[in-house]
Amino acid sequence: MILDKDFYNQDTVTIARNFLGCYLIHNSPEGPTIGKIVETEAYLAHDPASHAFKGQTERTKAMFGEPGRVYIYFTYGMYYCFNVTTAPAGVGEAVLIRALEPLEGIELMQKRRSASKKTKSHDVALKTEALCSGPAKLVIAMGINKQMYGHDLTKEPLYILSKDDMRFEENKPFEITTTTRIGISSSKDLPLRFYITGNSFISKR
DNA sequence: GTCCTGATCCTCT
DNA sequence: GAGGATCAGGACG
Repeated sequence: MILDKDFYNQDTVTIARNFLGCYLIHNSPEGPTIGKIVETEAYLAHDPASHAFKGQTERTKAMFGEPGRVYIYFTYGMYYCFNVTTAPAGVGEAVLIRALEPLEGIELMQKRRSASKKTKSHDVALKTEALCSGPAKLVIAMGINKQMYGHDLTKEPLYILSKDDMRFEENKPFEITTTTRIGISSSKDLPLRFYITGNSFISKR
């Protein structure tokens, strides 16, 4: 069952929490990759840490558009981060997907991640835990790129499946841990990061 | 294990 | 012209 409009019409923090345990699917030309969402962060209106805080710009216009769309941005000179827009049109909010547990297409993820990093040991396979354990890593592993900016996440080739989806039976009940967000300097004390308690695929403890 | 740094460039002031 | 919602490798203990 694909997450639909009703899901994305919830408030941003609720969506960030309810994303946990859901399945991000990308059917790319190279093949499918699927990861379970295990870590998210919420970015709210009137939140100085949010890109939308200073108003709408060319970069952030997706955040101010319809909910349930892709907001992807370039950072630190070399990386992209993947967000899902939330809140009604006109309100700039989003949920950052910070980590996934790889489920399908793991070899393809390995290939993409190894190809992108400039290391001498590119012949050494990355551990599954390291493939998607960070916002920039999962963008590479899933084959997401800036052409996806604004993509409607209720449609192919990139969409999110409910945690109750029958094709994955392994999803057991879990607790949610709430902490402060990673890597920001303003409003760093807000409890807006969420992850599946005890999961070993998150970016940081 | 922890801490530090270089890579690298788009976006906004 | 500055700074950034990051990552990986190396130094050190």
